Amino acid sequence: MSETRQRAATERADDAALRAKILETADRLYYTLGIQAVGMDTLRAETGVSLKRLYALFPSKESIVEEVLLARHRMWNTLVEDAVTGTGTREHLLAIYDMLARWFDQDDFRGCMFINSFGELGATTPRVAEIVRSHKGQFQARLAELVAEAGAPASLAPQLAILAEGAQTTAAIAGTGEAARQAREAAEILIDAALRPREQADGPA
Amino acid sequence: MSETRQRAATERADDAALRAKILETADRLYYTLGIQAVGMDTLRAETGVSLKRLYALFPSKESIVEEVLLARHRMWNTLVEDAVTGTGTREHLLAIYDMLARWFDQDDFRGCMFINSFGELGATTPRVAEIVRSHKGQFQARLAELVAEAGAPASLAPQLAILAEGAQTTAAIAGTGEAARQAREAAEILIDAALRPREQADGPA
DNA sequence: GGAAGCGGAGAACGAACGTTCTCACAGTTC
DNA sequence: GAACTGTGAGAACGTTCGTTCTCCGCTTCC
Repeated sequence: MSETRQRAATERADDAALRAKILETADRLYYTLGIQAVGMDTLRAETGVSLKRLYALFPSKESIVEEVLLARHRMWNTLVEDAVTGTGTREHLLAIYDMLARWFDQDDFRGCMFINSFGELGATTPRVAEIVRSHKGQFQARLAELVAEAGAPASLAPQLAILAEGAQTTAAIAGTGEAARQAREAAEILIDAALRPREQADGPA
Repeated sequence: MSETRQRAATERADDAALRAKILETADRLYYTLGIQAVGMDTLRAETGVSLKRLYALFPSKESIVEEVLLARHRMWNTLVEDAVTGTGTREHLLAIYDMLARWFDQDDFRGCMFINSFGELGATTPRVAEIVRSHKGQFQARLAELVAEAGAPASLAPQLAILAEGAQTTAAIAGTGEAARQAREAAEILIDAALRPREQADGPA
């Protein structure tokens, strides 16, 4: 009984490790080649995990896709929080574009997986569309918090979000990380304009 | 002989009309559902053109995809030129974002087809990647011309391009046209900042 | 009037997909 | 040692894809 409990525990731990390995591999393949271009048999070949075991760990390909996107979402949040280190200031807002620059310069960069997945499956797979919308919505909401903390008017937040989105697609298609630096320069101007007190703004004259 | 030449001419005209109809239908379906989600048989059913005739007019599905993208490229250029009416001024640059707003508010808006196609096929179909890159490159080059005509420094052009790209993906995912107006506001600030003479800029102090 | 060639409908092909099943074999339990 | 359980490799299933082929009715020309 003690041994069986022990065995069950290690099996569960093995399952978790296997699931993680599968999700990492799936993330890499889906991101690099596109979701529809990677079949379950390719995933089996790359992970060395048999189809039977794959389907014991995940009920369907779509569930793998969803978990990959959710893991990316958590990774993105970590990167953003590392960049802004908790609170919103002018420099922390700009640090987001430095984070983007580092990402774009990686040689396996192929754009934002959420944007790519939305273009590929957004119209046919409602769950994917929902995850993408939620991801982008949460980023915009976090930006709004940071902008408020920095003392800038709320209208700045969507502007910064649009710059980040545009930088991601531009860098992906152009194949260079230049767009991150251009977006950063634009963000600097927008932030400074938003922080500069205006006649009709809520700041002091 | 005269009749045969006549017949050949009408046949050629019919072929051209049929090709146009097929390309319009393919554009609508690919744009709405994604390219990989629309098979040749769906295209046959929607156009009423038999598979045999489809393959007589186009050598392959990929060639249809390419022609659809090239037609979209020409349509985009027309929309841009209508908005800027030839020359670049502050107002003409902003008119691009008004054009985007009108586009986003159409109920069949589903983002930029070039971005969507790139996410879906960019990694597996080199010709598609090439067309998308060329399309975005030409838009950036045209923006650079307009910015120069408006008397603003060259660094403004990629910033405006990034705003336009970001607005397209943001609007597509959010499902609202709001991003166009937000991008327009940001563009206004960036253009004014670029046109305002600075100490180290090339304008007068 | 009959032969010849066309174009349309849709079957057929080979490949790939997501998913399930078979089968042989290992380890565990009485 | 025999029955049971779970696993891996991979065949198999049903569907869908892009593309080609077959058949058949219609027109056209001698």
